Amino acid sequence: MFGLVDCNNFYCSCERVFNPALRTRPVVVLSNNDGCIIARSNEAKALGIAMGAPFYQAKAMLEANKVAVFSSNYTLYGDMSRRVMMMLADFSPELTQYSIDEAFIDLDGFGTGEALREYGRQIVSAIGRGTGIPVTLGIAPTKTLAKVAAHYGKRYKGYGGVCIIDNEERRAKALSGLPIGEVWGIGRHNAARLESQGIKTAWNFALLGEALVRQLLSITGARTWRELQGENCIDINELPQKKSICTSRSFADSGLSARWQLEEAVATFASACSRKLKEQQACCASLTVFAYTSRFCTGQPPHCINRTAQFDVATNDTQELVSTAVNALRADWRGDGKHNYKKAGVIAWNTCPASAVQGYLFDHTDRARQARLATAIDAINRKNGHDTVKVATLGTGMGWKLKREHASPHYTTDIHEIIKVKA
DNA sequence: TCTGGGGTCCTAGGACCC
DNA sequence: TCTGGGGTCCTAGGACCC
Repeated sequence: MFGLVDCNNFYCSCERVFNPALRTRPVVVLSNNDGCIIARSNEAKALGIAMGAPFYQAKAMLEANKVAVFSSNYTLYGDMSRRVMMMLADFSPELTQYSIDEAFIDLDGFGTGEALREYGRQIVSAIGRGTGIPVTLGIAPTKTLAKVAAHYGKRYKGYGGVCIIDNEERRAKALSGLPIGEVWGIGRHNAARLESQGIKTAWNFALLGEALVRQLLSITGARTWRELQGENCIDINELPQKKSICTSRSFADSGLSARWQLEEAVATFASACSRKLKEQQACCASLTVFAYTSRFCTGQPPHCINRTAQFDVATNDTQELVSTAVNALRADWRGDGKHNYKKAGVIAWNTCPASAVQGYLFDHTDRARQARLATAIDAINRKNGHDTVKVATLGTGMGWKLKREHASPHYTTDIHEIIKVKA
């Protein structure tokens, strides 16, 4: 049996842990740049606030309903996630973190029926007490069915945070009440196609023949179908090597138009990619820089920059990535002031383990010297915080800024912002 | 005025091989 | 006039996830 542990309204719950006054108020959390609403407490959902709604459109309504609004605080959420996962690891021999707020656990050997349910309740209650984050546990023979179980666990209080699908009757009942679009792996597009053919619920879908499913949705859809039958087909790898690593941001207001501003931004993104590559001990053989104007109607013709550079020898060296990214941007640059770029980013791809980098016969760079310098800089930054020593092209951060007008403190990661308890 | 960020997998089609 | 058969590899685009 698999368990899916899912933190309820995770980002909102993180804000609530440190501010109990929020527990009785609706809460929303915004995306980077205070752009969209990306997390909502149950009270906010009940007000009809949509996932991904543009903040500026909802602003008046949020104020009218006294909704507490927060800019994303990923430092806080990342740290809270780490705490939840650490606690969870004590309850199962095998834990696979699937996203910042979800993990699958192996529950074989922890009994069946009531005994398993009781064990599940212990998990939910321990994490709630230990971290302040409410979680739901779905238990079933496959990961897709565990997701279904968690779906019900979140919606009905009577489950006490634990919902189990462990026999044919429960499976049929759960799937019959589930709209097809709620199934993990069936997105909006496929849901609409299936619905138009009369397949409205997960149960309708499960009753189709496999050949037809294969024809309608290809091999991935067939896998989902088999999972719903109770056959375990989805394998989620522990800490897989990422095949691409991307750092990108949208810019505030109407965007950036001067080359030096874009250069600072792109250099910063390349530097972040270098850090992420080093974290997973990987190098990349290709790097893409992109920048584009607003995809919404602004009166300006849309424009995009998209340029890829290849490295003779795969690398994760900060200076090499930064200079390559800035040069790629310059190569595609078409004059200052012509376009307002709303979003830009750097993608490192063709990655390989740092221990398996292929050499190059005609390589003239002194890699040993480069590596010594990089090691020294990394050591300084590890000790004193990243970007203590940095490439000058990154600038002083004046060229571009993120909008973060509703930020909460870094309660758990910065001693100056630690929560104060009054005497 | 304002609209997120970071990934993976699959398929179709073209280029290329013998 | 007619113009084979069987592969692989790469890329772009679209779908999905949180």
